[in-house]
Amino acid sequence: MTEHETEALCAAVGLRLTRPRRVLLRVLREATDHPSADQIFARARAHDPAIALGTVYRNLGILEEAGIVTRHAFGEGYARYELATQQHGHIIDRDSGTVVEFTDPALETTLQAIAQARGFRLADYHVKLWGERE
Amino acid sequence: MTEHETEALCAAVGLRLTRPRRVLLRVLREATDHPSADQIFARARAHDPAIALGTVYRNLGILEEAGIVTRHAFGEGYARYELATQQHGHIIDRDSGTVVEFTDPALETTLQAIAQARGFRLADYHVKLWGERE
DNA sequence: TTTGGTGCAAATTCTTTGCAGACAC
DNA sequence: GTGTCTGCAAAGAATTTGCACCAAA
Repeated sequence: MTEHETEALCAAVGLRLTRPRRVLLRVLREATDHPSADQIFARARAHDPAIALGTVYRNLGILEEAGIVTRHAFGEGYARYELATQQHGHIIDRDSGTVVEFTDPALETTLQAIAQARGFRLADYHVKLWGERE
Repeated sequence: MTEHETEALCAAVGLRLTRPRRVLLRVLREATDHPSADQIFARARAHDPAIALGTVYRNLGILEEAGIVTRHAFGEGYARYELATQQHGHIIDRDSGTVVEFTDPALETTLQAIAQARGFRLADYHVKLWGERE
C-alpha cells in the first residue's frame, strides 16, 4: 500500500491525519515483519521522538476497529500488528520464531465452505500453522 | 476424555497427581466452552476452595507444555484453555462471541500441503473463523 | 472555532514468580 | 525422606485510561 492509499483509508473513516497517525501508518507500511506495539513505538520514535506509547496503542486500536490494521496473537504474551492488505495465513517456525506469510486459494474456498455449512457468513479468518523446517 | 485418561497422561509425563491438579483436569474435562484462567479458577474453587489462582496459571502452563492442554487467543486480551483432544478449528460468532468447534478432513489435507510446499513439517495449527449467523 | 487527538502518568488487567511450608511418591 | 508442588502475596508485563493542552478541519 502506498502512503496515499493508507491516508485515504483514514479519511474515508473520518480519522484526522495527525502527525503520529501519519508516522504509524508509515512504520506499518515499511514493516516487512509483524511488529509488536513496542517495536512499532520504537520505530515511530525514530521518525518523531515526541510520540507516546499510549498514542501508539490508542491508534492501533482505532485502526484495527476501522479495518485498516490487523492484530495477531501468535501466543507470545503480546500482540503483533500489520496493515490489513490481502487476507493471508501465517506459518510460524517453531525453532526460530520467524513468521512466513502465505496465500492459498484452495484454503480460502475450504474455509468459506466450512463456515457456510455451519450457518455462518465468513467475515474474517486467522490461519496459523506451526512447523519445523525439514 | 475420562478421568483415568487425563490422569494417565500426567503420570506419563512425570507429573504428580496433586489435589489441585486433579481438580483442574476435572474442570477442563467437564467444560463444554473454552474457559479463561479466571473461569477455570472459579470452577476449581467450587470443588476445592483452597486452590490459588497462581496454581491455576502454573498448571495450565505445565499442562500446555506437556501437550495435555491447548491455549487459545481469541483476541480478547486473555487466554482461553481446553483439553488437547482432537485437532479442530473454531468459528467465533461476531455478534454473540460464541465459539463453535469444527473438524474438517479436507482442511487438514490443505494445511498439510501448504506447510509442505513451503518446506515445513506441520506440527500444529490454529484455524479461527469469524462469522455472522445468516 | 470546534472537536478530536496528543503526551504524560497513573491505573487496570492478565500472568508470573519467590518463598516457606505441605504432600505425593 | 525428599523433591515436587502449593498457597500466598508481591512483582512484572502488556495495555488502557483520565486529563489538560494542542492542532486538524
